[in-house]
Amino acid sequence: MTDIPQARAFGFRPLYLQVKESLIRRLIDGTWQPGQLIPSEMELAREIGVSQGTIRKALDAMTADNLLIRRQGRGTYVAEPEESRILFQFFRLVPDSGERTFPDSRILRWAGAKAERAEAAALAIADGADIWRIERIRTLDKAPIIIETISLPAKRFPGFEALTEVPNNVYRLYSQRWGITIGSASEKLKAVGASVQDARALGCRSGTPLLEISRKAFDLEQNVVELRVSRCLTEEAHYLADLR
Amino acid sequence: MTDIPQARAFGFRPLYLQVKESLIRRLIDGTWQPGQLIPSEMELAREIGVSQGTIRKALDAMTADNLLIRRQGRGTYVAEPEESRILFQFFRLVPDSGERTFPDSRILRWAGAKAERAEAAALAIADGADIWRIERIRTLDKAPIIIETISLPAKRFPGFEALTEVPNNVYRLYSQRWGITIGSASEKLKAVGASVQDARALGCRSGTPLLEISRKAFDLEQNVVELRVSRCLTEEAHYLADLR
DNA sequence: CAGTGGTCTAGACCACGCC
DNA sequence: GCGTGGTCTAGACCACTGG
Repeated sequence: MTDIPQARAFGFRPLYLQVKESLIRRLIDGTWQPGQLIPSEMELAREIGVSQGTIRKALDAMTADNLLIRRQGRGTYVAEPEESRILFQFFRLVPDSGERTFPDSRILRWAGAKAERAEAAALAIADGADIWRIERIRTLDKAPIIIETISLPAKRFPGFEALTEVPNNVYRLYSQRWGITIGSASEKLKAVGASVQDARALGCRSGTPLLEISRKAFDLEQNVVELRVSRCLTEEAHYLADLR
Repeated sequence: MTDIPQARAFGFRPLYLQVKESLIRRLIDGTWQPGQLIPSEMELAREIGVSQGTIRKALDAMTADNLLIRRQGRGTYVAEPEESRILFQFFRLVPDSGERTFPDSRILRWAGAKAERAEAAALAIADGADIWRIERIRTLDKAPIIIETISLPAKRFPGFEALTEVPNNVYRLYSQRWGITIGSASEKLKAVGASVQDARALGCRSGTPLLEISRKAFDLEQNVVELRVSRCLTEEAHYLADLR
């Protein structure tokens, strides 16, 4: 038994939402690790003291949030930040013709810095707080297509300076090295002209229209964990959005 | 009773999905009109011959698709293409500071035409087939911000020529005049330079970076019903995308 | 074959909206 | 007070996976 009150005892929130939150806490505190098989519905129902149907509703909601993966006949697994899922969930830039692929990365710069006004506001930290800043070029089919700057609050990423390299899939790095799971993100898109530096990095002329994507990425507790500004050439690719 | 086979009788699809499809058919054929109160779960369960729980799963799925609106204590209603919902679901351009609002429109041109190659491909009609083309300027707080061209297959919109005006909210027009419900859409975004015509219409300089949104809009049967290309000034607004 | 999640059912009670 | 959708429960059977 755990400490979840019965649904009507306090009249707060539906029982299945309370269950969901308590299970998310297990993801946050690392009780359940990415890739791990979690207990079956029946076991959880017994342990928590609610019916299997209520457990199911909580697990289904978490699956809809991409936190779990359910496989009939096998069990329920904690979702992992592997390439194909990240590609589908967080990377919306698609070649005009051809298959979606994960872009390669080449690091340009990578250093500690003090948060500028805009960064600090977006990351919800103090002006001038310590951050890590990563600048890289991403290529699709060898052609440079994105120049992006990633800003991370140093507090959430202790020991970052000890890294010998920054991998292509940084969300897997956040997960494995700091136990930080990126659960959602919001992106603001604008059209801007390429700066001289943009142009040099991307091999285009300065002033070329670029798609600027400003992403805030959130952890499981809805804290902003990463700020990322990507400037993209969209002559042979586009950003895909589905409205449902 | 209707003609839905029991779940295992033919072993095709889950019962609740068959129920969902049969209920969507009632939306397509107009048995249930936008805004209408549909029968209660209990009545539908009796009529169709399945349990209330199965009806509920079908209705919940349709609600998730924005086809229905459920209100505790009142009943379940067919969703209407009213401004606030359309604004939230299909209009993703937001002022950098301030509230989301529905943009005003001013029609520039509006005439029949023959589909060009790209239009025909996107609309899945023959090259040179008859279409209607609407060109308009949209303003946010009086300032021109979008120039857009809407292309409609003439076959799906008989009597279009009899219209005396094209309203701001065209999705409500499609629904009321032709019974066409827009259920989903997909958008491709690129950064482009403003043409001379764009610049004149938007009051910017030619070459100014614009966000170009190419939307395909689908009816309830997943047919492409509308093609829309919007070129947007993003100096004081941005396109908002949520990744979950 | 046993165990898992997926579906379907039936019935209870709660929260809300309206009369 | 009545009818609605929302939640919770309990139990049955099915479909898939793995040993």
